[in-house]
Formats: sequence, C-alpha cells, structure tokens
Amino acid sequence: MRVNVEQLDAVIVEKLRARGQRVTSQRLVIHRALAARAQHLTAEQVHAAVSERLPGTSLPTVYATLELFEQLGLARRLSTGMGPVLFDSRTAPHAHAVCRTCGAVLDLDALAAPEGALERARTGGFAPDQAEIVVWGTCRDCRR
Amino acid sequence: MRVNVEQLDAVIVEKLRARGQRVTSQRLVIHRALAARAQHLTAEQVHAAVSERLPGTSLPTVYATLELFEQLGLARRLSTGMGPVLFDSRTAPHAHAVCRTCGAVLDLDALAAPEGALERARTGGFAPDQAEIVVWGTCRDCRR
DNA sequence: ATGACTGCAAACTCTTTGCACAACA
DNA sequence: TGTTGTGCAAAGAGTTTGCAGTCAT
Repeated sequence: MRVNVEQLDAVIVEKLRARGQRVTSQRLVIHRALAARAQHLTAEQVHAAVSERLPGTSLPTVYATLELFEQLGLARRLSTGMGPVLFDSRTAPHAHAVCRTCGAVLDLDALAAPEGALERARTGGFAPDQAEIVVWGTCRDCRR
Repeated sequence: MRVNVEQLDAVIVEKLRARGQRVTSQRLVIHRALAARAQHLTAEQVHAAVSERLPGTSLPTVYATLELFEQLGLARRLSTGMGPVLFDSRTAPHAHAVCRTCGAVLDLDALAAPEGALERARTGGFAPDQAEIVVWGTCRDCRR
C-alpha cells in the first residue's frame, strides 16, 4: 500500500505549522526520501537520495532536518556504535537486531514495548517517551 | 559486599590465560578501575582513573583494553548517541534509562531479557548473544 | 520586511591506526 | 627469544558550529 506524496507532505506540513516552523523544499524532500527508501539510512545516504531530487542540499541541513524530524516524531534515531547513526522512518513499534560483524540491522516487527522497563523507569522519577530494544549477535550471512 | 582485588584479578587472569593473551599491569588496573567506580564510564573517565594508579597509560591502550574486555564478557558497551560510548562493568542483566536532555544514564535493575525479541531474531536466522533495552525520556532533575 | 533556514567551510570530538619500543611468556 | 602489547603522534570518521546570504511567511 503506497502512500502518495500529497498525503506524505500533508503530515509534515501540519506538524511544522503546528510548531510555527517553516515549510521548505529541503524538509519536504528529505521527508519523502526517508519514507520512500528502506529503513535505517545514514545521514550520508539520506543526503545522497535527496541530492537526486534537490541538488545542492547540504549535509548540515540534512543533519538539522533529521534532528527536527526526531522531535516531530517523524523519524527515530538508532545509534549502534558501529559507524554512523541510523535514521528510521518507521513509527510503528518494532525492535532491531544488529550484527556485530557486518553492522547490518534487521527489523523485528510488531514487538510490544518492554512495559516492565518503562514502569521501572517511572518509579525512578524518569519520564519515558520511548523504549528501544536492540538484539546483538551475528546475522545469517556472517555466521556461514 | 566488596570484592577484593585478588578475587578481581583472578577472574581476568583466568580469562586472559584461557585465550593465550598476556596479563599486563594495564589490563589489571583498567579492570580494577572499571569494577571499583560507578557504572557507565567513558573511555576518558577510565583513562583518568587508571592514570592515578598507573601514570603514563595511554588512551589508545584504554580503548583497546575495553574492547578486549567486551569480548571477554567483562564489560558491556552502551552507545547512546549522545556523546562518547559508555562502558559498563555490570554483567548482571539490567536495562538503561537515558535522559535526552542531560544524557544521564540510570540503571533499571534485574530486568529480564526481552525473550520475544530474541525469539523473533532467531527466527530470522540471526544468532543473538545479548539483548539491550534502553528507555528514552527525561530524568527527574531535567523535568523540574 | 523580518526572522528562520540554508550552504559553505571549518572546527570539533571521539576513536582508530601505524610504527618503534617495551615486556610478558 | 619471539611475539604480543604499549605509547606516541597522527589520521580518520562523523557530526556540529559560525556566519553570510536566501527565502518562507
């Protein structure tokens, strides 16, 4: 089921307006690029994808925009500690499996948030907004 | 219940011998420093602590040794994406809560591994060796 | 018109690498 | 004695910052 560009743009335009922030072509194109490609893109990969549609877009702008998207709830950041940070446009709950050998990231779909951990954090006076599960190990290809 | 230095050293000496690796004063001191302090130390912090006991120890050696410890199961790495990687000497299962504002890391003790995620990963041909839960949010101090 | 956003270049932080010397086994 | 491990210096990757100019509102 493909979401068309108009629907996609409407989502971000609304969120930007709600915060009094400007709708720029860079923001729209970065949002589309993130939604259109496979998950777990590096900032460099987003930049490359965006440059096809909007040449001249700078890497610092990509970084700033991805950070903004994180605040708007349009992207999630995944820092594996193996190379660059990955940006994930999927908002549906899911966990990640990360290969220690090649760094590949595998989605583990539809996994509920770890309620126990959220509960425990609240007890400590912490206000959680998100929980993240990362499974470390070796992927099928690297095991062979 | 304090573990004394002899017991601590015995653990690492055995692990190093088992892999045919050398027992050096740097490795012993770094191990002790990690065990003695609060959890979640940066490589810089480990370096500072180690330098008190063994002046002249270099930062590259600290990095190399911490990586070795991770392989030996003596330390865990926690990459929050907010500043430097943190090293955790605790081997007992626990999750982490990370404050988006100040980067503080709070331990959430005795939380079981997310079995669902491990199971799901295995189904995809992935061989998990560890699961990590990170709760993101705002800590008590930063909320006020 | 005015302030937010962008591009450019440069700086910065954290981590790794290359190489000669030291020291464990 | 033969490597493995260490220290030093330097490089490298990834990300952020400062500033002048542009563009959405």
